[in-house]
Amino acid sequence: MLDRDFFDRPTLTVARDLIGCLLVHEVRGRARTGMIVETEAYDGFRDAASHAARGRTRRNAPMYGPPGRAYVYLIYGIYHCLNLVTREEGYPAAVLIRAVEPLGSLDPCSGPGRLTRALGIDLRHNELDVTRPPLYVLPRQQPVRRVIRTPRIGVDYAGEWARKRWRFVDPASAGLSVRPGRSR
DNA sequence: CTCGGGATTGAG
DNA sequence: TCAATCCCGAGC
Repeated sequence: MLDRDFFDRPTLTVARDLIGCLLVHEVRGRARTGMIVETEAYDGFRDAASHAARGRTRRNAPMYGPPGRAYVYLIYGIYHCLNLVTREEGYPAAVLIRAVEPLGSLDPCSGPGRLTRALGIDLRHNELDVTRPPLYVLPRQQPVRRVIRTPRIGVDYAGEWARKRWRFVDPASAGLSVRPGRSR
């Protein structure tokens, strides 16, 4: 499975390299698995789209923590978003997992809120080490098909930062949250 | 303490 | 187009 060194690299590199990898959550001895097909990078102190843009708070503290841990937060009171923390401790950065293609018996899911629901991920997983069970990532089993970059979704408020192409998708996947070509 | 908004989703 | 639903950050 992917180790700490994988996540201790530039955030855009990690976000790209995660496409095609398998996200696994073991629940009661059963693996819930999805192939990652869409990610977004949130990187550094100045990224206005990042929760870290206004400094460290209790919520975003995991982004400042060591690489290879989960940053999970509740959005709109309903959904959970899963991020995988990158870069060294003290530097706020993470990759949002936006969509996976379900493998095995995993319920259909597309989008950051639906994949966490299908995988059974919630606030209890915040700050969890994702380099070992029950929550971890497996390297690609097959060569990556293709990866394209687009602006990030839902961050129009972030000015110039919203226009950066920090979203990575496998355009061949049927499971994307937003089809390529749309950026708003 | 109150208050308002959000890295979303699904219904109409 | 809009509401669900609640944590969290800002401000008093």
